[in-house]
Amino acid sequence: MEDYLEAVEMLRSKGRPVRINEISKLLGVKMPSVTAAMKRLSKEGMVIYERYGSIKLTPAGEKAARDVFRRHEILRRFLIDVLDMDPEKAAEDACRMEHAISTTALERLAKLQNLVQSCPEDRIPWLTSYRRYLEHGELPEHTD
Amino acid sequence: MEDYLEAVEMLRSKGRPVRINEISKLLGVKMPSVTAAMKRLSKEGMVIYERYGSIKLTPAGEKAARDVFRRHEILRRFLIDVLDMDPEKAAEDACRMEHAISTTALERLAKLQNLVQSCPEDRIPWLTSYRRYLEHGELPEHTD
DNA sequence: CATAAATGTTAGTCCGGCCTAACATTCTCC
DNA sequence: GGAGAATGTTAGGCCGGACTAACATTTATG
Repeated sequence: MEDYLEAVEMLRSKGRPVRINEISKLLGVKMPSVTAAMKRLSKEGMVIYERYGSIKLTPAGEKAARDVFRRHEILRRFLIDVLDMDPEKAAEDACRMEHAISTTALERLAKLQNLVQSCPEDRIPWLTSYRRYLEHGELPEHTD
Repeated sequence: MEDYLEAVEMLRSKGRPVRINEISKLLGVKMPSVTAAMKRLSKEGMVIYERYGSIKLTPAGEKAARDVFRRHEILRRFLIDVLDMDPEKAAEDACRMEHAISTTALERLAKLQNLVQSCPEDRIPWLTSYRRYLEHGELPEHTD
């Protein structure tokens, strides 16, 4: 369900029509699945949806969607900026993990992200060694 | 299913009886669910299971179980050693994320872990600032 | 050793989430 | 405006994974 909310928000924010068909394509799922999901989300007060119409988020839905999206982004940024993953793969991974990670872990990842962002690349020797390690398999020497 | 495999391996490795009841308690699930799971895993060639008997892993099952366990451990260690999470919460989180994370991300986390382990605590200033940031909310100054 | 307790199984249900097939509505364009 | 295309819905099925209730087996104990 979270994925559906996220998809709705994503289409909206991109100015694309928020319709069953679009969501279906975006999520790689058939239309009847989307219809069913919209019914559920509508019953849960997350979206406003009428047959054949286009879909809107309620305030609650928007909140939830933004939350999921934030999870997604934090994870994705971590996978890219820290673990140095391929952006596309990172997005896929984030998509799966965003439903499993706890708030605590998420907030901590976010802070790690802040830290990384707040420094110019070369001011984080640890991250640099990590990158080197990833690439060449060399663990750094202890200089002591 | 992965959780069931993991549970079997865990009980075995702790020398506890590997029985429906035990798995049920370990996973917080009722016995019939366990029976059903064992039937499936048996059909998939992962466990050897006969009615009222105790459960064993096949070689394939053992491999799979070890793999899940490794995921769990890498995630758990990351959550504890890097994100500085409460061990108990870390274990719970690991339990949920272990099914969602990709091999790529996992291997990179493992390497991060190696790096952290290979250094004495105080040789990782980044991690130290991170901890400080977590605790007091101070982003470190750039000294340049 | 017999019976009660503990453990395990079966049968049947529910729910979420996906699908296909068939049908309905809306859109587009002549 | 009407016909065909595009889009959307309904109905019905399947699967995984959980549950309860009822029954079966095994174990432990008086």
